[in-house]
Amino acid sequence: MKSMVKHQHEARAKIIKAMAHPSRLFIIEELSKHERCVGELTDMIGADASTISKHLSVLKNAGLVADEKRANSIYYTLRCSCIMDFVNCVEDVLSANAKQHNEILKSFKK
Amino acid sequence: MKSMVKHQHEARAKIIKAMAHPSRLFIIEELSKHERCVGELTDMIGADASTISKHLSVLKNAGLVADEKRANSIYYTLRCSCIMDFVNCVEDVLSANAKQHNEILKSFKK
DNA sequence: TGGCTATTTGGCTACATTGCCATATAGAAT
DNA sequence: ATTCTATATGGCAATGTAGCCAAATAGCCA
Repeated sequence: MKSMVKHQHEARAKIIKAMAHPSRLFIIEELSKHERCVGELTDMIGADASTISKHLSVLKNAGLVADEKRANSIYYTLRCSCIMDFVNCVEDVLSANAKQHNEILKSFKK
Repeated sequence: MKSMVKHQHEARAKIIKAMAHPSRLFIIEELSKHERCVGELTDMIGADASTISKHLSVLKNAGLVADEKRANSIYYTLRCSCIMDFVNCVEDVLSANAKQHNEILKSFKK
């Protein structure tokens, strides 16, 4: 693979990898509705605050979220709303999988 | 986090994780243009055939690709074309990152 | 100043992923 | 039947990731 193309795929993979975790997906989805501070997300997810903070820093590093300090807290927002379209696409894959799964089950019953 | 919601995010993360690797992204992009067999992809990527075979099985397990045996080879195809829209979205994030990066550089020069 | 509150960082352990090699399997060709 | 070709699998070492706890930091408030 030519090195420029390789580099391009590495850059993309880095961003996708940042999304590839249940808690981070939850955060992305939540931020697509609301800005939220670390404490709020921590309560919603129910993990250690340090864990959530690290997840947020992964998302921030990938350029997926931005943060803004205000009063006592740091508020996070989603930087790119097209991300949610993608989540819908993933949902399509899931339902295609479920459908296929069902058909396989049916074919066993026959 | 309620367990149903949690489960939903786990299912989504599994699919996204399957995409989160440079070679697998390359494969997805290639299959969006063409069906391809393992040997072709191996040549293009330049890794061990066993490595590519494992990448393909990750993608297949996630339901992202389908395979079909024909003549001497196994041909892989992309199961869900919306995946490529997503890659475009990731590209948007990357260019937003690059833009911001540039602005930071500019502000240092001042 | 000194204590609060919110968030981040470091350290550690447990676990998962990657990629190569060697080997197994499956089907086609002779 | 044997050999050849394409693909998959098992095993292993190296590396990366997740999550907790403890400790550091940063800004607000008496």
